[in-house]
Amino acid sequence: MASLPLPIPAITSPHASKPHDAPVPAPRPAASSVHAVLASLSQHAHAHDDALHDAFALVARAEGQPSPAAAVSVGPEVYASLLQCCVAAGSLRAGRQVHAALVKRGPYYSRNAYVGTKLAVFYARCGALADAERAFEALPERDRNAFAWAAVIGLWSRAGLHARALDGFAAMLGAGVPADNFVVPTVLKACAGLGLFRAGRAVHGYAWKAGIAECVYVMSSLVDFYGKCGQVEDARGVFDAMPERTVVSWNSMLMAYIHNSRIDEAVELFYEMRVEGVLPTRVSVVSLLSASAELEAVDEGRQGHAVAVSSGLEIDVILGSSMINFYCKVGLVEAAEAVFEQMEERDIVTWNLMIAGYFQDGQVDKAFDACRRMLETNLKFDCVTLASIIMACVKSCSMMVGTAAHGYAVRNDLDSDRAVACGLIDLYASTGRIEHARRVFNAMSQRDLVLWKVMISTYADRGMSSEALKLLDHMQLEGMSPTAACWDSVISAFLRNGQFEDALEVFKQMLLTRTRPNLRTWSLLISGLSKTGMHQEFTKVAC
DNA sequence: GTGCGAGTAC
Repeated sequence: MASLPLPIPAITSPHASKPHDAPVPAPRPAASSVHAVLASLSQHAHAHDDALHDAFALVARAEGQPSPAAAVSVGPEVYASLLQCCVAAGSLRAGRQVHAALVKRGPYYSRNAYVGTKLAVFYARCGALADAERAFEALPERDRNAFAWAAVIGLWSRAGLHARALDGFAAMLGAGVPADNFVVPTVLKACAGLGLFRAGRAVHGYAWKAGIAECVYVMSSLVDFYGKCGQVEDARGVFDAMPERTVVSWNSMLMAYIHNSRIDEAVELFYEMRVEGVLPTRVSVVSLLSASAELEAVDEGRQGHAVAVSSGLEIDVILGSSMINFYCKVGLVEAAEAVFEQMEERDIVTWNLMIAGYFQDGQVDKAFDACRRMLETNLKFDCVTLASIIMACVKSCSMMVGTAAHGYAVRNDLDSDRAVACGLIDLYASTGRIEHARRVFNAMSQRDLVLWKVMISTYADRGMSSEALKLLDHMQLEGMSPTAACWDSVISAFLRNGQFEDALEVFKQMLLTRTRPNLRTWSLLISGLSKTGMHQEFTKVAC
């Protein structure tokens, strides 16, 4: 934003400081009209610097009067309106200056409840977490209304601080402030983020009792919440019951289907939406593209692209990336490339998608060329880039590049990422350097089930059955419960080595840990033991 | 005030 000639907290206006520039001084606005004009400006200020500029000038002129009466007439509510203008224009810098002016004017201004609320909301909307918290905490408890609570809880939930958002919600209710339709959507977002289905359902019940369950914002959030919790039918139930729908309601339902792998229904809903005359937004198209990518539905995805173009949607970094993802998934790498080259802005995700697309298509040179171009734009590789480079090295057995990637990972603290570590384990194991692979595994401070499984099957796949078993025991000593897939790996290693009794012994242990054998386990054992004359033992164990 | 894109394995 261009530098604003902000006169606040100065008492003089820019005109007053250079009187020769303003031969005809602007008349002082009638005190009563300042507030009304600001309110109207804030409505139209949407990111228009001009409106913000006018608002500041107006206050400056009103403030610039030497008479005490004029100063009093510029009351706290004027500053609140000014903050509203800053919110509308999205200017953190301008709002900070208003804050400074308030402090300078004294406690009558800075401790005003209305202004304090606006200040907290202003900082929250600008995403200034610490400032918003401070402004909120500065409000006396009795002045914290639903509006202020909603602003700060929403800020936490948007920042991904879900637990904090829920604590805030509990505190809000504890303080006797009833929840309204503004705070409920952000609380539902926090519940979905934490996977707290029961809590979210309780919020739904609360919304009913509070009479806000029919609000379109609340209902759209409920659709989203139920979808994220895997309750597609509940999501659809809310969606069908909506007295009115916005495009966000449709998009939430679309995503509910997609997140739950009900892609056909998502595609159908997209068409239904068009039939209803609802104009798709970027989010709708992104959803359709994501469904098409997963389904490898070439026609639908292409249509998504066409809809985006015909609707005049700006192909921003997210929409463009979704297109690249779709085209790469269906093997139309050239189409992905065309989108990629046309994009004005690309971020790390865009680059990673294009790089992975080239690698998967076997266009290794282009992939590395894209890596180089990416570094030239001052972006660094992240764990996704590296995982995809390492994967390509495993495929092509390029130990040299793989080792370089390992070095890059270590230097940039990316070697603790699971996908990178799994890739490296594979890389070293594929060239027989099992001890290198083990070193990568040992260096991981956080080992999840997948990592254990990878290391165990690395041993198992190479017939190192006792090493695999040792690791399986080790895993349990560390308090992890091996999945059926881990047990399968070890059992199959013993079977392949002809160590049938050991295989059966491992199977016994598996049953003791109450891990349910899956189809693979059974077929492994049945075909492995069928020729050994060990049916009886097997039957005894199995039954 | 509600909705969005990436990794072989979860």
